[in-house]
Amino acid sequence: MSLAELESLAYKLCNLSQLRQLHARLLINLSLHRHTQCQWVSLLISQCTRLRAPPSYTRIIFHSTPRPNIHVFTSMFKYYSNSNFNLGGVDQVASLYRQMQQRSDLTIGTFVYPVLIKSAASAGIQFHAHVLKLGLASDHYVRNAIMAFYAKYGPVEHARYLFAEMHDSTLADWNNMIFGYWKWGNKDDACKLFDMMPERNVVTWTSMVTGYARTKDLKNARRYFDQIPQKNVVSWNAMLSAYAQNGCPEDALRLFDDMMNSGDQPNETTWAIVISSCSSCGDCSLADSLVQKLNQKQIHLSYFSKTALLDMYAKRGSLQTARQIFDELGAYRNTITWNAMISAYTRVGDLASARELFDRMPQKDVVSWNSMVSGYAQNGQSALALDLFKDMINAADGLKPDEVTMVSVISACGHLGALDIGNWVISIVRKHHIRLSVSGYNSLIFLYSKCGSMEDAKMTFQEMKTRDVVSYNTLIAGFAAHGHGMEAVKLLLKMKGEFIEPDRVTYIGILSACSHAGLLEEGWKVFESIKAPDVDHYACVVDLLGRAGKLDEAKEIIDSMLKEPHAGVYGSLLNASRIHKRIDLGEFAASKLFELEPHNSGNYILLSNIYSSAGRWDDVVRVRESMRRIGVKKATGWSWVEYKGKMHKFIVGDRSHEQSEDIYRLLAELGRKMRNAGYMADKTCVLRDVEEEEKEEMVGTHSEKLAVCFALLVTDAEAVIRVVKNLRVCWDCHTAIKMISKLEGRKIILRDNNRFHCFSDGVCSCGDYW
DNA sequence: CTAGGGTTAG
Repeated sequence: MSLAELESLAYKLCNLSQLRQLHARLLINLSLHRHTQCQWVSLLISQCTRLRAPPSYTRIIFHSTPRPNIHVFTSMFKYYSNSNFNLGGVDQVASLYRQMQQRSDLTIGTFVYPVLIKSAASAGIQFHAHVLKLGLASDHYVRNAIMAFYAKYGPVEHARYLFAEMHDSTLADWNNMIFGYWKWGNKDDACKLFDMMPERNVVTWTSMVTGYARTKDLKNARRYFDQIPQKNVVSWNAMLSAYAQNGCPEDALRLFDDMMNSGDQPNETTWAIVISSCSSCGDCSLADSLVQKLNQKQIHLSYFSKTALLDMYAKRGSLQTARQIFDELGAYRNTITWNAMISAYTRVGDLASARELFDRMPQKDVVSWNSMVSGYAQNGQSALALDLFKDMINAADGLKPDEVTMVSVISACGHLGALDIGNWVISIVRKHHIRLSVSGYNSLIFLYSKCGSMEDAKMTFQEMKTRDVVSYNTLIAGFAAHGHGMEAVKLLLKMKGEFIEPDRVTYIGILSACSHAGLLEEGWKVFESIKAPDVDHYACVVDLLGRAGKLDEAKEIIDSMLKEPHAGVYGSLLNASRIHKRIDLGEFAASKLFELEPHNSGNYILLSNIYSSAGRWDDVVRVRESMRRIGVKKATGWSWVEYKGKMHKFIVGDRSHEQSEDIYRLLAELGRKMRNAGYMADKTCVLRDVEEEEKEEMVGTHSEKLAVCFALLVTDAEAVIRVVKNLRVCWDCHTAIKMISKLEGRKIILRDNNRFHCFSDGVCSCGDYW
């Protein structure tokens, strides 16, 4: 076979296995002259670039010639500079470059340098200096490549100098500069250059479209797009992705229809954008019709768009189909494919499958780690998220966490109430100079609010230059948990002043802030101002009225609801009935709740507490028996205290903590003191015929007491301790801790799921609704 | 040997 024959054959290849067959034929031909062999190999490598073969396979081809010549090296550099295999690319290009330098028999002609410079971006090799030293900078192509390099990878100022020195700048150079200015956020210079240009082509216009899309200015992006005289696939794709990446997938799909009518044929890139737009629309029928269209047209998607397809199926919950695509991709899988599959699993909460893939994947990038860390964080596994984060920064591959990592980790700390660990995480943010965006700041507000540092939360909020509705909602929820009702209401006014539209979450925050702070009037006014209140808002307003003692009004609200009330609504009524000892309404709410969620132990406990506070012990026993009959188990409660960066966990009856002996001694001593002070420890003692463990089940576990005792032991220098719990603070513990605060003269801050209880001198100052 | 568009994570 001649080179010409091979060439025509190579360009007809359309997938990897055909390439493989061709390569096999080449390998059989051992009698080839080295020069010819190199020609063949470099041809195959350029086909790898075209077909986007995985790096592992391309390297096999590269190594199949014992002494590659300069053309083989050049095609290899081109492969790296055109591929998206960023991972490992840095080292690969650098080692390829070193290999090439060590070969004294190679003459590196100037034609190699533009390619080298392009691929050097990821390798971080200082080519400019090198090229100057070699005296190659006067070469037209070399100089232009360097300029394009600086435009693309910065500093863009260097590109500007080179551009200014040029006397023979071509349209391509102008386009490179425009691209560079946009890329580095220099909108004004980009526009100035655009207006000054002697001539423009479709590339120039397309750069303007993507430039405006980067600044989220879709209006101008579209304005320039509409002015493009002769659109091509790339310009359509640019506008499509402008819509897709700025949260307007519907517009992208509309534009795609226009494109189909225009006669321009979509390509791989188009399919990738369109498929991902379909998946972010969440419109299954749309996705189905797209798949149908692809099948009709007999379009064979590349691995690149198949990843988008995989993600589309995953997002609509068809995990099996997604996995099938993943399995079929086989050798074509890259890091992004793995990442997409991992997040498909974490999205449905299948952390085990996600972790299995994560451990198995050949190469991880920062997105892989982020997917797994956030997977744990979003499925309530904050501690595991933190552990994995520690693995990440200790890992040998030297991956730096980025803002996405930090958002997940900071909010995991928030969920744990772990301020010490949170501060350590913040120190890592500073160490790596990670710039925080709005969501980064939002996670900080969340962390501080959850840990009771409202001053820091407020300060973080004030530091922000731009805030979104989540920033407000997070801070409002923080104030709500602390019983700072007025501050929350003030924030509602402030956000309206900043033209940020409150959403349903905002109103939930405001209403619960009002009810925790007893701001009946303000809360009611807010409720009436909600245009379309949903069931959650009703639950809040029932809570608001209920806590204020207006139970009959609360019941009327429930009766007037257009939609069917959910458990939260009746839960609020039940809780209010317990506070105000309204057995009739409590029984009513409980009966509804037993229908809606028969296995939620909390409802039984609340009802039995209502009976016990009225001394109706027969009814307490009756509720307990019905619990046993239905098989409802009270969830094992645990409390934890963060101390010196470590979480100390306590469960009733579990003495595995190393300071258990001291803790139980202190507990006994406090019990004695409390009895001497005339406080009847707890009412479970009335249930004489009940086993100890069952008493715990009935009235709530007392792990908080253990946690508080531990905290009292270790934090003697501090006035404030934090106890975090994943269950509601029960009445008994609340009373006990009030006593502790008085007897010990300590201020104690106790946090349960969503609010803070601040105890000092025998009273609970915020949210004291017991 | 020239420039513009793409899939995954919060």
